[in-house]
Amino acid sequence: MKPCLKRAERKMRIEKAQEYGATVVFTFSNTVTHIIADKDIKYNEILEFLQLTEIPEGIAVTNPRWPGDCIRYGKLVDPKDFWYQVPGCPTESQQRNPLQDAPISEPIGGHSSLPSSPPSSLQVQPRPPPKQQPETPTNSQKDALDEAIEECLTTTPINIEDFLGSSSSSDTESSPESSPKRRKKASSSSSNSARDWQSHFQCMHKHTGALNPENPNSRTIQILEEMMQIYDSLKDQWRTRSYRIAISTLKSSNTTYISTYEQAISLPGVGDRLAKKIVEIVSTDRLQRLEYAKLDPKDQILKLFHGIYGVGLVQARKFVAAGYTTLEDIKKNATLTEPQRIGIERYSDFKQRIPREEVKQHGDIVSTALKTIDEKVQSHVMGSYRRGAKDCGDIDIILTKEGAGVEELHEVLEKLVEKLFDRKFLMCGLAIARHDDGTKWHGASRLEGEGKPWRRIDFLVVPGEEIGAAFLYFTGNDVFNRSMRLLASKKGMRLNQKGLYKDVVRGKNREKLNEGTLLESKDEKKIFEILGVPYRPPEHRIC
DNA sequence: CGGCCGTACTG
DNA sequence: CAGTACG
DNA sequence: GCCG
Repeated sequence: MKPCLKRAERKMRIEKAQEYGATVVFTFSNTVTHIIADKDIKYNEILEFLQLTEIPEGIAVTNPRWPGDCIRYGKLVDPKDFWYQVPGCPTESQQRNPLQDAPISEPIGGHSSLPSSPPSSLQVQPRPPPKQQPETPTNSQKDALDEAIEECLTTTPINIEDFLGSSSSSDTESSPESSPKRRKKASSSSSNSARDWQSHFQCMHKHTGALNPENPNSRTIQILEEMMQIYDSLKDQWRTRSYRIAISTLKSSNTTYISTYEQAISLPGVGDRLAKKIVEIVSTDRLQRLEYAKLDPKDQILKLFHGIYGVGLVQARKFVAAGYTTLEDIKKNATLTEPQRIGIERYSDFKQRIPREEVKQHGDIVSTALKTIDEKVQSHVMGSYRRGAKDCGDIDIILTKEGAGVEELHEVLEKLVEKLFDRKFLMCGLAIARHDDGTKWHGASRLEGEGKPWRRIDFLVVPGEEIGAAFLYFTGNDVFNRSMRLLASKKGMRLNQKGLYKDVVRGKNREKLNEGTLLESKDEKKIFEILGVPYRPPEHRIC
Protein backbone atom coordinates (compact mmCIF):
# COMPACT_ATOMS: atom_id res chain seq x y z
CA MET A 1 0.00 0.00 0.00
CA LYS A 2 1.36 3.36 -0.96
CA PRO A 3 2.07 5.86 1.75
CA CYS A 4 -0.76 8.30 1.86
CA LEU A 5 -1.46 11.70 3.26
CA LYS A 6 -4.66 10.45 4.67
CA ARG A 7 -3.23 7.57 6.50
CA ALA A 8 -4.19 8.86 9.93
CA GLU A 9 -7.78 9.12 8.85
CA ARG A 10 -7.71 5.74 7.17
CA LYS A 11 -6.04 4.18 10.14
CA MET A 12 -8.86 5.44 12.30
CA ARG A 13 -11.46 3.85 10.03
CA ILE A 14 -9.56 0.63 9.72
CA GLU A 15 -9.34 0.32 13.47
CA LYS A 16 -13.00 1.11 13.79
CA ALA A 17 -13.86 -1.59 11.29
CA GLN A 18 -11.68 -4.13 13.07
CA GLU A 19 -13.36 -3.20 16.32
CA TYR A 20 -16.60 -4.37 14.77
CA GLY A 21 -15.19 -7.63 13.53
CA ALA A 22 -13.84 -6.87 10.10
CA THR A 23 -10.60 -8.37 8.94
CA VAL A 24 -8.40 -6.02 7.01
CA VAL A 25 -6.01 -7.41 4.48
CA PHE A 26 -3.28 -5.66 2.58
CA THR A 27 -3.13 -7.89 -0.43
CA PHE A 28 -5.89 -8.87 -2.76
CA SER A 29 -7.03 -12.45 -2.63
CA ASN A 30 -10.13 -14.55 -2.93
CA THR A 31 -10.85 -14.04 0.74
CA VAL A 32 -11.76 -10.43 0.10
CA THR A 33 -15.45 -9.65 0.35
CA HIS A 34 -15.48 -5.87 0.34
CA ILE A 35 -13.26 -3.20 -1.12
CA ILE A 36 -13.54 0.12 0.66
CA ALA A 37 -12.14 2.88 -1.51
CA ASP A 38 -11.31 6.32 -0.23
CA LYS A 39 -13.71 8.98 -1.31
CA ASP A 40 -11.95 10.37 -4.34
CA ILE A 41 -10.91 7.07 -5.80
CA LYS A 42 -12.54 6.17 -9.08
CA TYR A 43 -13.64 2.71 -10.06
CA ASN A 44 -11.10 2.31 -12.82
CA GLU A 45 -8.35 3.41 -10.47
CA ILE A 46 -9.23 0.48 -8.26
CA LEU A 47 -9.02 -1.86 -11.23
CA GLU A 48 -5.69 -0.38 -12.12
CA PHE A 49 -4.40 -0.65 -8.60
CA LEU A 50 -5.46 -4.26 -8.32
CA GLN A 51 -4.41 -4.97 -11.89
CA LEU A 52 -7.78 -6.40 -12.73
CA THR A 53 -10.05 -5.87 -15.67
CA GLU A 54 -13.13 -6.27 -13.54
CA ILE A 55 -14.06 -6.76 -9.95
CA PRO A 56 -14.95 -10.42 -9.38
CA GLU A 57 -18.56 -11.20 -8.73
CA GLY A 58 -19.50 -11.20 -5.09
CA ILE A 59 -17.09 -8.51 -4.03
CA ALA A 60 -18.71 -5.25 -3.00
CA VAL A 61 -16.98 -1.99 -3.83
CA THR A 62 -17.96 0.93 -1.63
CA ASN A 63 -16.80 4.23 -0.29
CA PRO A 64 -15.96 4.71 3.39
CA ARG A 65 -19.47 5.78 4.22
CA TRP A 66 -20.61 2.17 4.04
CA PRO A 67 -18.70 0.83 7.04
CA GLY A 68 -19.67 4.00 8.87
CA ASP A 69 -23.34 3.38 8.23
CA CYS A 70 -23.08 -0.26 9.17
CA ILE A 71 -21.77 0.86 12.53
CA ARG A 72 -24.35 3.59 12.81
CA TYR A 73 -27.28 1.30 12.17
CA GLY A 74 -25.83 -1.70 13.88
CA LYS A 75 -26.27 -3.90 10.84
CA LEU A 76 -24.89 -4.55 7.41
CA VAL A 77 -26.55 -2.06 5.10
CA ASP A 78 -26.75 -2.60 1.36
CA PRO A 79 -23.38 -1.73 -0.12
CA LYS A 80 -25.03 -1.25 -3.51
CA ASP A 81 -27.06 1.67 -2.29
CA PHE A 82 -26.44 4.94 -4.01
CA TRP A 83 -24.67 6.50 -1.06
CA TYR A 84 -21.91 3.95 -1.11
CA GLN A 85 -21.11 3.90 -4.80
CA VAL A 86 -17.62 4.59 -6.01
CA PRO A 87 -17.43 7.09 -8.90
CA GLY A 88 -17.39 5.34 -12.25
CA CYS A 89 -18.82 2.14 -10.89
CA PRO A 90 -20.59 0.31 -13.73
CA THR A 91 -23.90 -0.44 -12.06
CA GLU A 92 -27.42 0.71 -12.60
CA SER A 93 -27.84 2.11 -9.15
CA GLN A 94 -25.44 4.97 -9.62
CA GLN A 95 -28.00 6.82 -11.66
CA ARG A 96 -30.16 7.38 -8.65
CA ASN A 97 -30.27 10.97 -7.66
CA PRO A 98 -29.66 11.62 -4.00
CA LEU A 99 -31.99 14.60 -4.08
CA GLN A 100 -34.84 12.38 -5.06
CA ASP A 101 -33.97 9.63 -2.68
CA ALA A 102 -35.64 11.54 0.03
CA PRO A 103 -35.61 9.45 3.16
CA ILE A 104 -31.93 8.83 3.27
CA SER A 105 -31.90 8.31 6.90
CA GLU A 106 -33.77 5.08 7.12
CA PRO A 107 -31.50 2.22 7.80
CA ILE A 108 -31.44 0.49 4.49
CA GLY A 109 -31.76 -3.05 5.55
CA GLY A 110 -28.57 -4.88 5.02
CA HIS A 111 -29.31 -8.24 3.51
CA SER A 112 -30.04 -9.60 0.08
CA SER A 113 -27.64 -8.01 -2.29
CA LEU A 114 -24.72 -8.67 -0.06
CA PRO A 115 -22.05 -10.79 -1.59
CA SER A 116 -22.49 -14.47 -1.01
CA SER A 117 -19.72 -14.87 1.46
CA PRO A 118 -20.00 -13.12 4.78
CA PRO A 119 -18.00 -9.98 5.18
CA SER A 120 -14.81 -10.94 6.82
CA SER A 121 -12.15 -8.92 5.13
CA LEU A 122 -11.71 -5.47 3.76
CA GLN A 123 -9.37 -4.01 1.26
CA VAL A 124 -8.52 -0.41 1.73
CA GLN A 125 -7.44 1.92 -0.99
CA PRO A 126 -5.08 4.82 -0.71
CA ARG A 127 -6.48 8.24 -1.50
CA PRO A 128 -4.88 10.58 -3.98
CA PRO A 129 -3.38 13.77 -2.64
CA PRO A 130 -5.92 16.57 -2.22
CA LYS A 131 -6.17 19.32 -4.76
CA GLN A 132 -4.51 22.66 -4.44
CA GLN A 133 -5.92 25.66 -2.69
CA PRO A 134 -7.68 28.54 -4.45
CA GLU A 135 -5.86 31.40 -2.83
CA THR A 136 -2.13 31.09 -3.20
CA PRO A 137 0.07 33.55 -1.43
CA THR A 138 2.68 35.07 -3.61
CA ASN A 139 5.29 37.50 -2.61
CA SER A 140 6.13 38.54 -6.10
CA GLN A 141 4.48 41.93 -6.38
CA LYS A 142 5.31 44.69 -3.99
CA ASP A 143 4.33 48.28 -3.83
CA ALA A 144 6.02 51.01 -1.92
CA LEU A 145 4.03 50.35 1.18
CA ASP A 146 4.89 46.70 1.15
CA GLU A 147 8.53 47.51 0.97
CA ALA A 148 8.33 50.03 3.77
CA ILE A 149 6.46 47.52 5.87
CA GLU A 150 8.89 44.78 5.17
CA GLU A 151 11.70 47.04 6.17
CA CYS A 152 10.00 47.60 9.49
CA LEU A 153 9.51 43.90 9.76
CA THR A 154 13.12 42.98 9.28
CA THR A 155 14.39 45.58 11.70
CA THR A 156 11.98 44.55 14.39
CA PRO A 157 11.41 40.87 13.88
CA ILE A 158 8.52 39.67 15.97
CA ASN A 159 8.05 36.02 16.59
CA ILE A 160 4.44 35.19 17.17
CA GLU A 161 5.52 32.24 19.28
CA ASP A 162 6.99 34.66 21.76
CA PHE A 163 3.58 36.08 22.32
CA LEU A 164 1.86 32.83 22.97
CA GLY A 165 2.91 31.19 26.14
CA SER A 166 1.93 27.63 26.69
CA SER A 167 -1.68 27.73 27.65
CA SER A 168 -2.37 28.58 31.25
CA SER A 169 -4.89 25.84 31.64
CA SER A 170 -3.79 22.48 32.89
CA ASP A 171 -4.63 20.43 29.84
CA THR A 172 -2.57 21.96 27.09
CA GLU A 173 -2.35 18.53 25.55
CA SER A 174 -2.09 18.13 21.83
CA SER A 175 -1.81 21.79 20.92
CA PRO A 176 0.93 22.56 18.43
CA GLU A 177 3.88 22.54 20.76
CA SER A 178 5.00 25.98 21.72
CA SER A 179 8.45 26.09 23.17
CA PRO A 180 8.17 26.56 26.89
CA LYS A 181 10.99 28.94 27.67
CA ARG A 182 11.63 32.49 26.56
CA ARG A 183 9.99 35.60 27.80
CA LYS A 184 9.86 38.91 26.04
CA LYS A 185 10.54 41.68 28.44
CA ALA A 186 7.06 42.11 29.75
CA SER A 187 6.36 45.63 28.72
CA SER A 188 4.94 47.48 31.67
CA SER A 189 2.72 45.36 33.82
CA SER A 190 1.50 42.83 31.32
CA SER A 191 1.07 39.54 33.06
CA ASN A 192 0.81 36.10 31.62
CA SER A 193 -2.95 36.18 31.63
CA ALA A 194 -2.96 39.62 30.07
CA ARG A 195 -1.14 38.20 27.13
CA ASP A 196 -3.10 35.02 27.11
CA TRP A 197 -6.62 36.31 26.77
CA GLN A 198 -5.90 38.05 23.53
CA SER A 199 -4.06 35.18 21.95
CA HIS A 200 -7.46 33.68 21.13
CA PHE A 201 -8.16 36.36 18.58
CA GLN A 202 -7.72 35.15 15.06
CA CYS A 203 -5.75 38.24 14.10
CA MET A 204 -3.02 37.14 16.51
CA HIS A 205 -2.20 34.12 14.39
CA LYS A 206 -0.67 33.67 11.02
CA HIS A 207 -3.12 32.34 8.46
CA THR A 208 -2.41 31.86 4.81
CA GLY A 209 -5.74 30.33 3.94
CA ALA A 210 -3.82 27.62 2.18
CA LEU A 211 -5.48 24.28 2.59
CA ASN A 212 -2.39 22.49 3.63
CA PRO A 213 -2.62 19.34 1.53
CA GLU A 214 -1.09 17.48 4.41
CA ASN A 215 -3.73 18.65 6.82
CA PRO A 216 -5.13 15.38 8.08
CA ASN A 217 -8.37 17.13 8.99
CA SER A 218 -9.30 18.20 5.47
CA ARG A 219 -12.32 15.89 5.31
CA THR A 220 -13.61 17.17 8.63
CA ILE A 221 -13.07 20.73 7.47
CA GLN A 222 -14.89 20.08 4.21
CA ILE A 223 -17.97 18.74 5.94
CA LEU A 224 -18.04 21.44 8.58
CA GLU A 225 -17.81 24.02 5.82
CA GLU A 226 -20.87 22.56 4.13
CA MET A 227 -22.69 22.61 7.43
CA MET A 228 -21.67 26.20 7.93
CA GLN A 229 -23.12 27.11 4.57
CA ILE A 230 -26.43 25.60 5.59
CA TYR A 231 -26.59 27.69 8.73
CA ASP A 232 -25.54 30.72 6.76
CA SER A 233 -28.45 30.21 4.40
CA LEU A 234 -30.71 29.88 7.40
CA LYS A 235 -29.57 33.33 8.50
CA ASP A 236 -28.13 31.90 11.65
CA GLN A 237 -25.21 34.26 11.76
CA TRP A 238 -23.94 33.22 15.18
CA ARG A 239 -23.81 29.52 14.48
CA THR A 240 -22.16 30.41 11.21
CA ARG A 241 -19.61 32.43 13.12
CA SER A 242 -18.86 29.52 15.47
CA TYR A 243 -18.37 27.13 12.59
CA ARG A 244 -16.09 29.58 10.84
CA ILE A 245 -13.90 29.93 13.91
CA ALA A 246 -13.77 26.20 14.60
CA ILE A 247 -12.89 25.49 10.97
CA SER A 248 -10.15 28.07 11.10
CA THR A 249 -8.72 26.37 14.17
CA LEU A 250 -8.75 23.02 12.42
CA LYS A 251 -6.99 24.50 9.44
CA SER A 252 -4.16 25.77 11.56
CA SER A 253 -3.78 22.55 13.50
CA ASN A 254 -2.41 20.87 10.43
CA THR A 255 -0.05 18.55 12.23
CA THR A 256 -2.54 16.68 14.37
CA TYR A 257 -5.37 14.48 13.25
CA ILE A 258 -8.27 15.40 15.50
CA SER A 259 -10.19 12.19 16.00
CA THR A 260 -11.33 12.06 19.61
CA TYR A 261 -13.79 14.12 21.60
CA GLU A 262 -11.08 15.15 24.05
CA GLN A 263 -8.78 16.33 21.30
CA ALA A 264 -11.54 18.28 19.63
CA ILE A 265 -12.96 20.03 22.64
CA SER A 266 -9.54 21.19 23.74
CA LEU A 267 -9.28 23.30 20.61
CA PRO A 268 -10.25 26.93 21.03
CA GLY A 269 -13.59 27.62 19.38
CA VAL A 270 -14.66 23.99 19.58
CA GLY A 271 -17.19 23.18 22.26
CA ASP A 272 -19.27 20.17 23.16
CA ARG A 273 -21.53 20.21 20.12
CA LEU A 274 -18.84 20.70 17.51
CA ALA A 275 -16.57 18.17 19.19
CA LYS A 276 -19.33 15.57 18.89
CA LYS A 277 -19.83 16.48 15.25
CA ILE A 278 -16.13 16.11 14.56
CA VAL A 279 -16.15 12.65 16.10
CA GLU A 280 -19.16 11.73 14.00
CA ILE A 281 -17.43 12.91 10.84
CA VAL A 282 -14.26 11.00 11.64
CA SER A 283 -16.00 7.73 12.40
CA THR A 284 -18.72 7.78 9.75
CA ASP A 285 -17.23 10.07 7.10
CA ARG A 286 -20.36 12.22 7.18
CA LEU A 287 -22.75 14.26 9.21
CA GLN A 288 -26.32 13.13 9.49
CA ARG A 289 -27.64 16.66 9.92
CA LEU A 290 -25.92 17.77 6.76
CA GLU A 291 -27.46 14.98 4.72
CA TYR A 292 -30.92 16.06 5.77
CA ALA A 293 -30.28 19.69 5.04
CA LYS A 294 -28.87 19.07 1.61
CA LEU A 295 -32.00 17.23 0.60
CA ASP A 296 -34.05 20.38 0.71
CA PRO A 297 -34.31 21.60 -2.89
CA LYS A 298 -35.22 25.02 -1.56
CA ASP A 299 -31.73 25.25 -0.23
CA GLN A 300 -30.28 25.05 -3.73
CA ILE A 301 -32.62 27.70 -5.06
CA LEU A 302 -31.96 29.89 -2.08
CA LYS A 303 -28.26 29.76 -2.82
CA LEU A 304 -28.92 30.62 -6.44
CA PHE A 305 -30.93 33.71 -5.52
CA HIS A 306 -28.59 34.76 -2.74
CA GLY A 307 -25.84 34.82 -5.34
CA ILE A 308 -27.44 37.80 -7.05
CA TYR A 309 -25.80 41.12 -6.30
CA GLY A 310 -28.18 43.13 -4.13
CA VAL A 311 -30.17 40.10 -3.05
CA GLY A 312 -29.49 39.02 0.50
CA LEU A 313 -31.02 36.21 2.46
CA VAL A 314 -34.22 38.09 3.26
CA GLN A 315 -34.99 38.77 -0.38
CA ALA A 316 -33.84 35.34 -1.47
CA ARG A 317 -36.20 33.70 1.00
CA LYS A 318 -39.06 35.85 -0.19
CA PHE A 319 -38.40 34.78 -3.76
CA VAL A 320 -38.36 31.15 -2.72
CA ALA A 321 -41.53 31.60 -0.69
CA ALA A 322 -43.18 33.22 -3.70
CA GLY A 323 -42.52 30.04 -5.62
CA TYR A 324 -39.86 31.29 -7.99
CA THR A 325 -37.34 28.67 -9.01
CA THR A 326 -35.19 30.28 -11.68
CA LEU A 327 -33.50 33.56 -12.36
CA GLU A 328 -35.87 33.98 -15.31
CA ASP A 329 -38.84 33.70 -12.96
CA ILE A 330 -37.58 36.52 -10.86
CA LYS A 331 -36.57 38.71 -13.75
CA LYS A 332 -40.02 38.49 -15.26
CA ASN A 333 -42.23 38.58 -12.21
CA ALA A 334 -40.51 40.03 -9.15
CA THR A 335 -40.07 43.65 -8.28
CA LEU A 336 -36.40 44.38 -8.41
CA THR A 337 -34.12 47.28 -7.65
CA GLU A 338 -31.91 48.41 -10.47
CA PRO A 339 -28.75 46.86 -8.99
CA GLN A 340 -30.59 43.58 -8.55
CA ARG A 341 -31.75 43.65 -12.16
CA ILE A 342 -28.18 44.07 -13.30
CA GLY A 343 -27.10 41.41 -10.83
CA ILE A 344 -29.37 38.92 -12.56
CA GLU A 345 -28.46 40.08 -16.04
CA ARG A 346 -24.77 39.60 -15.26
CA TYR A 347 -25.16 36.69 -12.88
CA SER A 348 -22.70 34.39 -14.59
CA ASP A 349 -20.18 37.15 -15.23
CA PHE A 350 -20.07 38.13 -11.60
CA LYS A 351 -19.75 34.52 -10.46
CA GLN A 352 -16.59 33.97 -12.44
CA ARG A 353 -13.23 34.32 -10.76
CA ILE A 354 -10.96 37.02 -12.13
CA PRO A 355 -7.42 35.93 -12.98
CA ARG A 356 -4.81 37.90 -11.10
CA GLU A 357 -3.38 39.21 -14.34
CA GLU A 358 -6.72 40.66 -15.37
CA VAL A 359 -7.17 42.36 -12.03
CA LYS A 360 -3.86 44.05 -12.66
CA GLN A 361 -5.01 45.14 -16.12
CA HIS A 362 -8.13 46.76 -14.68
CA GLY A 363 -5.98 48.46 -12.07
CA ASP A 364 -3.66 49.80 -14.74
CA ILE A 365 -6.51 51.23 -16.78
CA VAL A 366 -7.80 53.06 -13.71
CA SER A 367 -4.33 54.25 -12.86
CA THR A 368 -3.74 55.57 -16.37
CA ALA A 369 -7.05 57.40 -16.50
CA LEU A 370 -6.35 58.90 -13.12
CA LYS A 371 -3.16 60.52 -14.34
CA THR A 372 -5.09 62.61 -16.85
CA ILE A 373 -7.27 63.97 -14.05
CA ASP A 374 -4.84 64.60 -11.21
CA GLU A 375 -1.23 63.48 -11.33
CA LYS A 376 -1.03 63.30 -7.58
CA VAL A 377 -3.96 60.99 -7.02
CA GLN A 378 -2.84 57.40 -6.64
CA SER A 379 -4.73 54.15 -7.03
CA HIS A 380 -3.94 50.91 -5.23
CA VAL A 381 -5.46 47.53 -5.93
CA MET A 382 -6.48 45.99 -2.64
CA GLY A 383 -8.61 43.04 -1.52
CA SER A 384 -7.56 39.50 -2.26
CA TYR A 385 -5.21 40.85 -4.94
CA ARG A 386 -3.08 42.48 -2.28
CA ARG A 387 -3.25 39.28 -0.28
CA GLY A 388 -1.58 37.57 -3.20
CA ALA A 389 -4.53 35.57 -4.51
CA LYS A 390 -4.05 34.00 -7.92
CA ASP A 391 -7.64 34.88 -8.77
CA CYS A 392 -10.09 37.28 -7.22
CA GLY A 393 -13.84 37.62 -6.82
CA ASP A 394 -13.82 41.33 -7.53
CA ILE A 395 -11.50 44.28 -7.97
CA ASP A 396 -10.96 46.65 -5.04
CA ILE A 397 -9.26 49.96 -5.69
CA ILE A 398 -8.33 52.74 -3.28
CA LEU A 399 -8.09 56.30 -4.58
CA THR A 400 -5.99 58.56 -2.41
CA LYS A 401 -3.84 61.67 -2.44
CA GLU A 402 -1.40 63.05 0.07
CA GLY A 403 -2.97 65.91 1.96
CA ALA A 404 -6.33 65.65 0.24
CA GLY A 405 -9.69 65.40 1.96
CA VAL A 406 -12.74 63.36 1.05
CA GLU A 407 -14.45 66.12 -0.89
CA GLU A 408 -11.53 66.84 -3.16
CA LEU A 409 -11.13 63.16 -3.87
CA HIS A 410 -14.84 62.69 -4.37
CA GLU A 411 -14.66 65.13 -7.26
CA VAL A 412 -11.80 63.16 -8.71
CA LEU A 413 -13.86 60.01 -8.36
CA GLU A 414 -16.74 61.55 -10.29
CA LYS A 415 -14.47 62.68 -13.10
CA LEU A 416 -12.76 59.33 -13.15
CA VAL A 417 -16.01 57.43 -13.34
CA GLU A 418 -17.28 59.65 -16.14
CA LYS A 419 -14.09 59.19 -18.10
CA LEU A 420 -14.08 55.45 -17.66
CA PHE A 421 -17.72 55.24 -18.74
CA ASP A 422 -16.84 57.25 -21.83
CA ARG A 423 -14.13 54.88 -22.82
CA LYS A 424 -16.50 51.96 -22.20
CA PHE A 425 -14.44 50.49 -19.41
CA LEU A 426 -17.09 50.99 -16.75
CA MET A 427 -20.37 49.37 -17.70
CA CYS A 428 -22.67 50.28 -14.83
CA GLY A 429 -22.83 51.59 -11.32
CA LEU A 430 -24.43 49.55 -8.56
CA ALA A 431 -23.95 51.48 -5.34
CA ILE A 432 -22.74 55.01 -5.82
CA ALA A 433 -21.68 57.69 -3.35
CA ARG A 434 -24.46 60.25 -3.46
CA HIS A 435 -23.18 62.83 -1.02
CA ASP A 436 -20.25 65.08 -1.62
CA ASP A 437 -18.46 63.21 1.09
CA GLY A 438 -19.38 59.79 -0.25
CA THR A 439 -16.49 57.38 -0.18
CA LYS A 440 -17.48 54.24 -2.01
CA TRP A 441 -18.44 53.34 -5.52
CA HIS A 442 -19.56 49.87 -6.62
CA GLY A 443 -19.98 48.98 -10.26
CA ALA A 444 -18.79 46.84 -13.11
CA SER A 445 -15.94 47.14 -15.56
CA ARG A 446 -14.67 45.12 -18.48
CA LEU A 447 -11.68 44.93 -20.76
CA GLU A 448 -11.97 45.67 -24.44
CA GLY A 449 -12.71 42.76 -26.71
CA GLU A 450 -15.50 40.42 -27.66
CA GLY A 451 -17.20 38.48 -24.93
CA LYS A 452 -15.14 39.90 -22.09
CA PRO A 453 -17.10 39.37 -18.89
CA TRP A 454 -18.18 42.23 -16.70
CA ARG A 455 -16.24 42.37 -13.46
CA ARG A 456 -17.32 43.73 -10.12
CA ILE A 457 -15.17 46.73 -9.28
CA ASP A 458 -15.18 48.82 -6.10
CA PHE A 459 -13.59 52.20 -5.52
CA LEU A 460 -12.87 53.56 -2.08
CA VAL A 461 -11.98 57.22 -1.66
CA VAL A 462 -9.42 57.71 1.08
CA PRO A 463 -8.07 61.00 2.49
CA GLY A 464 -4.29 60.99 2.65
CA GLU A 465 -4.32 60.96 6.42
CA GLU A 466 -6.37 57.76 6.63
CA ILE A 467 -4.44 55.61 4.23
CA GLY A 468 -3.13 53.18 6.85
CA ALA A 469 -6.53 52.34 8.29
CA ALA A 470 -8.01 52.15 4.80
CA PHE A 471 -5.31 49.74 3.66
CA LEU A 472 -6.01 47.59 6.67
CA TYR A 473 -9.73 47.58 5.99
CA PHE A 474 -9.61 47.12 2.24
CA THR A 475 -7.00 44.37 2.40
CA GLY A 476 -9.07 42.20 4.71
CA ASN A 477 -9.95 39.51 4.75
CA ASP A 478 -13.30 40.02 6.42
CA VAL A 479 -12.63 37.60 9.26
CA PHE A 480 -9.28 39.18 9.94
CA ASN A 481 -10.87 42.63 10.04
CA ARG A 482 -13.59 41.55 12.42
CA SER A 483 -11.05 39.97 14.67
CA MET A 484 -8.95 43.12 14.75
CA ARG A 485 -12.00 45.24 15.48
CA LEU A 486 -13.24 42.98 18.21
CA LEU A 487 -9.83 43.04 19.85
CA ALA A 488 -9.80 46.82 19.63
CA SER A 489 -13.19 47.08 21.27
CA LYS A 490 -12.09 44.76 24.08
CA LYS A 491 -9.26 47.17 24.73
CA GLY A 492 -11.59 50.14 24.90
CA MET A 493 -10.67 51.19 21.40
CA ARG A 494 -12.47 51.32 18.07
CA LEU A 495 -11.12 50.35 14.68
CA ASN A 496 -12.70 51.25 11.36
CA GLN A 497 -11.62 52.17 7.87
CA LYS A 498 -10.74 55.69 9.04
CA GLY A 499 -8.52 54.91 11.99
CA LEU A 500 -7.92 53.47 15.42
CA TYR A 501 -9.51 55.41 18.29
CA LYS A 502 -9.16 55.23 22.06
CA ASP A 503 -11.35 56.15 25.00
CA VAL A 504 -14.44 54.88 23.27
CA VAL A 505 -17.31 54.73 25.69
CA ARG A 506 -19.82 52.02 25.01
CA GLY A 507 -23.22 51.53 26.50
CA LYS A 508 -25.17 48.35 26.67
CA ASN A 509 -25.13 46.28 23.47
CA ARG A 510 -21.67 47.77 23.04
CA GLU A 511 -23.34 50.68 21.36
CA LYS A 512 -20.88 53.43 20.77
CA LEU A 513 -21.58 56.51 22.90
CA ASN A 514 -18.76 58.72 21.66
CA GLU A 515 -16.31 58.76 18.83
CA GLY A 516 -13.21 58.40 20.93
CA THR A 517 -9.98 60.15 20.11
CA LEU A 518 -7.81 59.26 17.16
CA LEU A 519 -4.73 57.22 17.93
CA GLU A 520 -3.49 56.30 14.48
CA SER A 521 -4.77 56.28 10.94
CA LYS A 522 -1.92 56.86 8.53
CA ASP A 523 0.39 53.98 9.30
CA GLU A 524 -0.97 50.49 8.89
CA LYS A 525 1.85 48.95 10.86
CA LYS A 526 1.42 51.29 13.80
CA ILE A 527 -2.17 50.16 14.14
CA PHE A 528 -0.94 46.62 14.60
CA GLU A 529 1.61 47.85 17.14
CA ILE A 530 -0.87 49.80 19.23
CA LEU A 531 -3.25 46.88 19.28
CA GLY A 532 -0.42 44.58 20.30
CA VAL A 533 -0.84 42.39 17.27
CA PRO A 534 2.34 41.13 15.60
CA TYR A 535 2.40 42.66 12.14
CA ARG A 536 1.26 40.31 9.42
CA PRO A 537 1.78 40.95 5.73
CA PRO A 538 -1.36 40.81 3.58
CA GLU A 539 -0.80 37.23 2.50
CA HIS A 540 -0.98 36.15 6.14
CA ARG A 541 -4.32 37.79 6.79
CA ILE A 542 -6.42 35.00 5.31
CA CYS A 543 -8.34 33.61 8.27
C1' DC B 1 -27.31 34.56 30.26
C1' DG B 2 -25.82 38.01 26.68
C1' DG B 3 -22.37 39.14 23.24
C1' DC B 4 -20.52 37.90 18.78
C1' DC B 5 -17.13 44.45 13.60
C1' DG B 6 -18.05 48.80 12.02
C1' DT B 7 -19.23 51.25 8.48
C1' DA B 8 -21.73 53.07 3.68
C1' DC B 9 -25.36 52.98 0.31
C1' DT B 10 -30.37 51.79 -1.34
C1' DG B 11 -35.32 52.32 -1.50
C1' DC C 1 -35.66 52.16 8.74
C1' DA C 2 -34.27 47.21 7.28
C1' DG C 3 -31.64 45.12 4.00
C1' DT C 4 -27.43 44.58 1.63
C1' DA C 5 -22.86 45.39 0.86
C1' DC C 6 -17.49 45.84 1.69
C1' DG C 7 -13.19 44.12 3.89
C1' DG D 1 -22.55 27.52 17.57
C1' DC D 2 -18.74 29.18 21.61
C1' DC D 3 -17.27 31.84 25.37
C1' DG D 4 -16.88 34.59 29.79
